[in-house]
Amino acid sequence: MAKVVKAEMDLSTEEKIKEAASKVFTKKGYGNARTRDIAEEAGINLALLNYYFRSKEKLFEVIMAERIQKLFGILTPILNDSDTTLQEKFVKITESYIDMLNEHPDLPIFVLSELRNDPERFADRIQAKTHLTKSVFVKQLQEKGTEIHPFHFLMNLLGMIIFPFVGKPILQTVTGGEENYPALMEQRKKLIPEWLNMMLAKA
Amino acid sequence: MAKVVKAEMDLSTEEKIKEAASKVFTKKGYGNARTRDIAEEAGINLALLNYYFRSKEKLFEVIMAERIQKLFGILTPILNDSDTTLQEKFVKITESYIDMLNEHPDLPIFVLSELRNDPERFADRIQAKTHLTKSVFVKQLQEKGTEIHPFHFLMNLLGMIIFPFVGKPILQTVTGGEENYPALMEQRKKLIPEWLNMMLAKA
DNA sequence: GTCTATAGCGCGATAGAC
DNA sequence: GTCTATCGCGCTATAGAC
Repeated sequence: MAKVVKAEMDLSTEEKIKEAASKVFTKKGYGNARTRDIAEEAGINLALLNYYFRSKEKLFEVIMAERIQKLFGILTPILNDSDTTLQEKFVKITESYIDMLNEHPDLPIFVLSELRNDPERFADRIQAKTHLTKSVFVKQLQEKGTEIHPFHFLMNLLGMIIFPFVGKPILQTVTGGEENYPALMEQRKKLIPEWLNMMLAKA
Repeated sequence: MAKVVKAEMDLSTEEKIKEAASKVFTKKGYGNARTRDIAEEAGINLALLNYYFRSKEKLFEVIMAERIQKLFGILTPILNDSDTTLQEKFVKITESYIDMLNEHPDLPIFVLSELRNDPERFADRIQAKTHLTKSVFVKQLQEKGTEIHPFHFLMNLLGMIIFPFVGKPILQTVTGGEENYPALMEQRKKLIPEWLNMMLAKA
């Protein structure tokens, strides 16, 4: 059996609080979340929350840093990998993101919404060490001789991957929720890289 | 001169409150917004807010309904227009959305984030009278004989249009904000319909 | 480390004068 | 209709016993 189990019962108290906080913050956002909700979710007393983390604010910063890392940690290593082609990068990014987002569908809307509330605060958490401009990804794009700005490709890639999760509530009401969402996402794993290759070929 | 001026000074008090509430809610979200902020922004007293609208909650519902209409009102009339081709629909939707989002960049993240907090509550506000399945848009797609589910096209369209606005804080930190964002969006008005036509041709 | 009890205060809402 | 003043709740945070 694996050492790390999902619904582990004997986590340290600190870990239990972080798990609970992550869940409650991600679902409700900072402003709507109550420390009492988090304490109850963690199965501990409210006072303990302030014992381990100094305040709701501090706890939030810890969680937020983790969530940002979860959302963007995927991207930069792949973009800067010299051993893969552009096409392989498209596939890797698409598959990694869709798998991750299937498990954490509320993650993007949470992070993006909280970032908007205070854009300066977490800016340094996102910045890759190397700017995108100097990435292997951009170099490879330029070798293709495309006139289209590399940014468009990144926007299209992330937009086509992430938007279906962010826009799920709307898209579902428009169709009456009669869609098989997981199956559609599985299809997109193959389709998105194909579409990006087409954009690349044409450009 | 136009009768309706942007920074009109002599709006009715009710309108001033709605303007202010729209601004504050959209910027901060429901949970982080304070009724005192809204009153100050409107240049009126806090008590008046409860005089015109019964509560923060009620005021929010009014604003939310308007914002949802703003975000999705564009879509369905175009999708159900029998007088335009698919290609023309791509162009119309792209241009209308980018123009609107340039003026209201915080709109999508606000609506999507609040919808996630309470998906049931505003579901009826979004539902088009006719389901997407029965729309002219889907009929036209089916006539093309594509095997790809119509939903993918809608996701790609909305994703490529809306994501750059939603993800602006991230995308900017990745590049160091050295991009000319408005110019990129202007380019996308032409590029997105082209990309969608390619997807259509290949499918 | 973990609990109970409570301090302290910001918030939404209202009473009541004008 | 619009204001000032204030209520009272619910929240975060802390004191203090165990």
